[in-house]
Amino acid sequence: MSQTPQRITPRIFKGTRDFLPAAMIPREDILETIRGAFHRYGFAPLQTPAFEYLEILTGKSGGEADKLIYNLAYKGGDELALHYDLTVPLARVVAQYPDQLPLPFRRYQIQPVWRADRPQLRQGRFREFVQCDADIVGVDSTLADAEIIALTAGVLADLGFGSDQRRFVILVNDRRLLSALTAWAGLDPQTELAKVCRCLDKYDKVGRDGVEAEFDRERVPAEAVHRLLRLFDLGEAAGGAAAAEKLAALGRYAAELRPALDELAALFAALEALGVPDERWSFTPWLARGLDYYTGPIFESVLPAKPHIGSLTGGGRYDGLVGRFAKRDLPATGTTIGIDRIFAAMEQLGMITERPSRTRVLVADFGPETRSASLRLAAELRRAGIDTEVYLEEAKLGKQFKYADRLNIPLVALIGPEEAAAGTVDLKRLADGRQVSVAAEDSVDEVRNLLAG
RNA sequence: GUGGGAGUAGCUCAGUUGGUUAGAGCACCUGGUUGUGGCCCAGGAGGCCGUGGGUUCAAAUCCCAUCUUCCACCCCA
Repeated sequence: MSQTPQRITPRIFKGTRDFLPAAMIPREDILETIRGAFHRYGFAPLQTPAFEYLEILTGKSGGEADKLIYNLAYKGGDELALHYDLTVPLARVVAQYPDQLPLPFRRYQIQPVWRADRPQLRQGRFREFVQCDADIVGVDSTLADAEIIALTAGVLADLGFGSDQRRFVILVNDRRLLSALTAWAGLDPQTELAKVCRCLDKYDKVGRDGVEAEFDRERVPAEAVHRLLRLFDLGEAAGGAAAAEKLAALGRYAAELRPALDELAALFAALEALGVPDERWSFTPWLARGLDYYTGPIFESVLPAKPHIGSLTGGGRYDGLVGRFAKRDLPATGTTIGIDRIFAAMEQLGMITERPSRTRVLVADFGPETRSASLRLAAELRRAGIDTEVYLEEAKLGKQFKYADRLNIPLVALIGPEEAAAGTVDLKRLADGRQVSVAAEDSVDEVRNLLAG
């Protein structure tokens, strides 16, 4: 071994992560659950490049998102960037292959995205993270929005979220309602909507007085603020009948809110018919969300017990986005399911069991004389669909057992000189120390038996 | 981008008013046990005390700078 004059410090860029097997295995399980839900709701897979032309990716939501895009150095004169989300690439794809994608197009997409903001681990916020998107393009019916919300509720329930500390709520609102409210308050939605959204959205954090102070700081006229704050008189958010009451109350405020309220009423009715339980969603009229390309219903899911994590999923209707790339505009709605947020939340709620290996059986090695018998056993177990690994060198049995123990491998199979001579296999279950000797031809059955017990 | 903490072994940390050779737990390796893991015992390896400068007879400890990192805000998944 030659001496290295200069060692390179092993490290990774802030906000990026390595997933070692113990964490990667539960992560894979979560992804599998999400993928299963996407399939069950009839979404088709899509993948797009990690980097694209910068001009495709920028300009979606004003300057805010653009600042967070990782630009790549000039390559042959082309300006490129890592994609910031999966929604813009979808809009491009829909515009680029109109003849190959029958509408309505339901697509899901699971890929990393990159954002140049400040990472915060505890909040599940990273510079590289994976988004699981489900979107429906080509339908402007609220039925599509309802499907997205039902899917979200289904995924979170499948992952084990539901009651007590694990309770989740999907907050639902509509940008058209916010716009109508802004107009009703005497402000011009064209110029003031973003500001109104920003202030209202803080309600859950700073309360009614905080929002009022925020409006004051933004120099919104007192008369307008008075009208806007009436939203909070409607009481705490809730789904089902409570949401319907809230719609009715808003309807009494002003007739110009009616169209938006009718849309929401249709959405809520669809949620009920799709079997989304009332306690899983909540009509939250002050929900605004940051991105300003939303044009209709908006939604995000949160864990009341873990407010610092922010939203686990978020989405809404964006009817103007495809039009950036195509002559013909297409309505679209969808959500992002943030697996990294979800993983962080599940970790903090004790829902993750680390697993360093998926192996079910370790076949020990006793040296050259019995090695082929051991390898034949491993091959047979594998043919039977049992995840099996062989120890790859002759070593003390203690060391081999310790290896199995460290990796949480439940069973060790032993074929030493005695077993080889007798044509048997010894199987030991580490959890309870039970060890049995079986004829070689019965080993698969006995392995299954021991793993089941 | 704005504000506040923290940097000592692979990880979590201790280290007294500056004072001999910088420690513990966990993890790792070896042995106790050449056919049996966890528990126990013995031993071993592993440190430019983040980096650079300053004060001092003497700095992990005091001062300055710098880098890194964590937390909160903004925004978001």
